[in-house]
Amino acid sequence: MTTVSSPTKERILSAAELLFAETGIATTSLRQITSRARVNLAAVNYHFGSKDGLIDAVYERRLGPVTDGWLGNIETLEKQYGDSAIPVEEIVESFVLPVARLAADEVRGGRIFMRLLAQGYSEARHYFEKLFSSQYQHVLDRYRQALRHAIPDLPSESLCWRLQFLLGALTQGLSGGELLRLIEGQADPRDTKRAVKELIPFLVAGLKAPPPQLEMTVELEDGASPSTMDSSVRKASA
Amino acid sequence: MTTVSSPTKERILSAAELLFAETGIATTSLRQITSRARVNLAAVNYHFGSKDGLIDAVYERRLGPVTDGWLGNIETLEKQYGDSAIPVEEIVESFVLPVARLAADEVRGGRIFMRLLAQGYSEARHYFEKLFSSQYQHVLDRYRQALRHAIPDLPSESLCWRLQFLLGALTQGLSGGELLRLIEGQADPRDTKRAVKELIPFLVAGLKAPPPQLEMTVELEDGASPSTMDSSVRKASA
DNA sequence: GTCTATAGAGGGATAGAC
DNA sequence: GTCTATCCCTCTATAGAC
Repeated sequence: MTTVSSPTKERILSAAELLFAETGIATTSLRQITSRARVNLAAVNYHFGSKDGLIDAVYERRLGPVTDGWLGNIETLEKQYGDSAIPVEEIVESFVLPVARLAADEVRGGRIFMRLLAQGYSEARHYFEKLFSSQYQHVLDRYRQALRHAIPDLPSESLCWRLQFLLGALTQGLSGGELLRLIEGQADPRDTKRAVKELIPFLVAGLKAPPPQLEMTVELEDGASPSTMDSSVRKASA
Repeated sequence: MTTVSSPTKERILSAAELLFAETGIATTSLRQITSRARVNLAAVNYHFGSKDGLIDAVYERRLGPVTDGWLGNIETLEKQYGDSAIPVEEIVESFVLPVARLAADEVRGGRIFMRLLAQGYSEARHYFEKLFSSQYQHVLDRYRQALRHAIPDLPSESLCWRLQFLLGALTQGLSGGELLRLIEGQADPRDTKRAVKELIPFLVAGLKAPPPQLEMTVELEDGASPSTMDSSVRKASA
């Protein structure tokens, strides 16, 4: 490994990231990548060994800083608050910002990569599982502990669910999604700063919400005719 | 078109759905599909015209009932409440349930399809855009109007953002996600009824959250050293 | 480190018999 | 409606010259 990555390597990474995000990983060929990067076809295999090696490298380049940001933020908060609970707002903010910074970084990939991230679970699962078990699990767990402390009345199982919802809303919200445009809003999905401002109160309120009424009944079997109204959730104390 | 779809057609659809969800659409070959469906290779082109035709059909089969459920539910609520505002809980519930019913339907695809849905934005974008503009846009808009009426203090632009967050949390939460397992919880990601019970209070609280403080400053440029704490969100009234 | 040329595998689609 | 056989294409990866 050289001290400074060769320009060729960077060109390939950026071109790959862009094309992956635009049309998917599997459908993007090395020919497309090298041609857009104005680099020779064989360079990919020389620098990354294989297409899989390239995919790994694309993710690695962007996710490193996010993990670093998460880890640094949560440690700072832990030290700052000692044994007292960290406010939920602070926790959420410190979690959202490193991701938002990535999404906002137009020069180095930005929102393009967020879309890759959103689809990553399916297309680069191997890489994600490896990465998660080695790094993210620890970091996520510290955030979970902090939230457990901050919202003591919430059962820890519910907290797990809410963390998952949070991740879904976060990736969707920062991906500059097609979705928002289709909702026909006046909102500009590319405005990352606005996305952060909108995300934080939404997530904080969701996390602080009263725990679910587990006694309630949810009917999901489609026994009734399709025209029947979904009156199938009934409170236990009705 | 026959009154009852041929068994071959159904076999192909189910095999395709499964394989698409497991390994992605682009990487799944027609040979894999037809061999799993125990059907001849040429049958795909006979029944669906092309691989693209098959992809469309896979989505169509599952999404039809969801749209019908959404439309039926919102119309029932509109009639029921007349000119007065529908409670947010009712709106959310009536939106979540048709999707949950799909996710819970193990026999006819179930969660497998939810994963397809989650990745759909990237891999089947053409189909999604077509479908959205023709059907979903109208339905989503009625939900948006109902929420606007139910939460009059929320700026309509914020509502658009929150709808997007809602969709992200919903798909992530009902996909039986890998994520939840990695958070190392006691939660069972496959428990759709539980997911619904957890989703509703989370989403309702998020929607009802106070509007964002738009005056606050969000710093996303990474000027500072990486070790600096993210104290970059500052309230205007500090 | 970069290039050309090509091997070798696997893909989607179709023609034509049954 | 189903099947076989095959066409033609694009892909990844590599060997070997420079």
